[in-house]
Amino acid sequence: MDVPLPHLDRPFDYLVPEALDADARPGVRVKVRFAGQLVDGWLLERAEASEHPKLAYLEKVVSPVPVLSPEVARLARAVADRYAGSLADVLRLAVPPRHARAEKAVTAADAPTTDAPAGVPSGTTDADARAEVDPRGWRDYPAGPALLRALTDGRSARAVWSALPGEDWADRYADAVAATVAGGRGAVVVVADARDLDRLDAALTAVLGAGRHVRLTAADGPARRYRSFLTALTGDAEVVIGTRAAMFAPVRRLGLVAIWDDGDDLHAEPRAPYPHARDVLLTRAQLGDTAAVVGGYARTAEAQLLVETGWAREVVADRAVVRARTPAMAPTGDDPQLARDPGAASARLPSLAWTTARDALRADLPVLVQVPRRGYVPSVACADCRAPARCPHCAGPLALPSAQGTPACRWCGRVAAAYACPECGGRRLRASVTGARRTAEELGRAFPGVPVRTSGREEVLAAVPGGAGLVIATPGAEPVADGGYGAVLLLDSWALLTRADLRAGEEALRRWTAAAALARPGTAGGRVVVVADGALAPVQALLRWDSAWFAARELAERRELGFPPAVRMASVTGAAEAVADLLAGARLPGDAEVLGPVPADEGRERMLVRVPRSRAAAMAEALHAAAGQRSARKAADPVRLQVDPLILF
DNA sequence: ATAATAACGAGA
DNA sequence: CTCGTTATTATC
Repeated sequence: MDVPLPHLDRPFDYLVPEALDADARPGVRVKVRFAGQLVDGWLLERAEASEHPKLAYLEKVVSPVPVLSPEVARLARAVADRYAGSLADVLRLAVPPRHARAEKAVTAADAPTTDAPAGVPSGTTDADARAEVDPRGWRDYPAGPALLRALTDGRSARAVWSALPGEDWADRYADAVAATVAGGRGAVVVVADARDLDRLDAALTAVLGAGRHVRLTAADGPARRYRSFLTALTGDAEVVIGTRAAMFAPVRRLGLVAIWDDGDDLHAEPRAPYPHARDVLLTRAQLGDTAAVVGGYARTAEAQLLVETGWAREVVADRAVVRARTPAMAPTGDDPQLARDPGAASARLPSLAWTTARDALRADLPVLVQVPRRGYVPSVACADCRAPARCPHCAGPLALPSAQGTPACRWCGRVAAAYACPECGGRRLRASVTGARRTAEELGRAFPGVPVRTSGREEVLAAVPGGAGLVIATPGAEPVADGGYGAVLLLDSWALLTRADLRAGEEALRRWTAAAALARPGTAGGRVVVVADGALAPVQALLRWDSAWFAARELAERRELGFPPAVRMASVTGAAEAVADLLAGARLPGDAEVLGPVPADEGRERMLVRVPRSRAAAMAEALHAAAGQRSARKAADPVRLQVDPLILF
């Protein structure tokens, strides 16, 4: 039933009239009379009999195309359960809206769909006949060639891949997909944005040729999107690549799911029930005996958990190879107080950064300068040692409600009047600062005669030429330079590291590695300067190119503090009474902790529920059921349920 | 939304 | 005890 009300989140039985018998196959969209009105629905299965005494007839089959495959139906149910959401909500994300004209075009070209795998050359099911794919760059990783062989052999290998600096990740993913396809199976690859998608698309076309893969992204219009969806559904394309809109793509004989840069927050779906592409793909791998690759230059705590629980194996290069590929990296001190001084033009550029840039430009090499975006939530840190200030009670982040106010926890709301820094004992606090964007002009003035390009929100450059030039980019918008950058400067790291975010360190490292990966190796003159204290863990991880170490450290810390992914959390947001009402009605597991409330935007408030991972399913079920009780008695004010919310405070 | 069903209270 | 009205709840 295509209604999002949680108390109606279950199948309903209908009689199938004679006239609709042929079309009424599992997976088709239908219209039924429900509570007196016509509503959309999904035909999940046909049955001989029903428990229900008085059945109504199916009103209409909207289209005879079974757009909901059994695999996706099962996946959607699992995702709904994990995220305390309704099947209907997940199906809205999984199956794009029907576009009649696109459907006509595709089904006319294609014979009526059969269940036989299409496009698989005969003989490929014979193990001996499977052509081995050249592992190419995967040879740089000891476990790489074995991974590709496993993909070709149809074994459900699971890998957490830490890409080397300078790695062409798109080529590696194209190889992995080619290996899967060589074994007669299909693949789904999800990337964060359109630029990454273009890159993957090109790499895949080079390896597989055109026509075997299809792009699926919400940026395409409805017609194009539905058309791509049908192309995958009918098996005309064995591989689907795309942004998170592709995570539910129906692929025949799915052999591989892969995600690149799983730490990018674009992978989190902003519509209910807010599933994360990484988790959807991993659920898919789990349900379908499918291989999975979670890759990035940096490693998330979630990926680390996969490694530590033994669910996935890590695919990393030997230290010697890492050293040979890594650009020469150096931290440099920078007093943030000084940096904010609107004095000299070069005040924002510490001398090491300046000389490094100058040397690269003299060698006729491009220079990348990474500056953070505006708009970070100001948080509070120790004025002496700069350690982020955390609540002594629940370890949530402290914030200053006003310039002179006392700091309060953003999680549990407690006021930390007598705060003392656990690191250095300091009692003074300061609000951290956001980065500015005058950098481009200032640098242009600092290096007269050098072309300056900017890549950011308004205009994102995909690539720049190899000669001397300055590129100012915000994180995620760094263009690839022909031959690699001679120097990469990472500025304003202070703003990144003191963000009021659980993932601040991880996110800083992710952004730095993404930029540093574009530099030439140190042996070819590539240098990276990060304006940050070299003693900080994320900086250490960057200098050593060891995000596995950092992720392990991060995960251990989150275990200690009781943060995700070591525990499962859910947030309940809404009007104060509504939130209290829902939680009062929720039969939460006994060991669940309820934290809060803390004020959220527009006068609403937010509570957090925390349980051990082993209780995650029980918590989700309890919250979903409680939401069901509320919707059943038509409680007016809405409550937003979010499992694993990306932003915890 | 709306129909069925349960609950309730007034008047016979 | 019955009827009419109103809250409650399920909706094939």
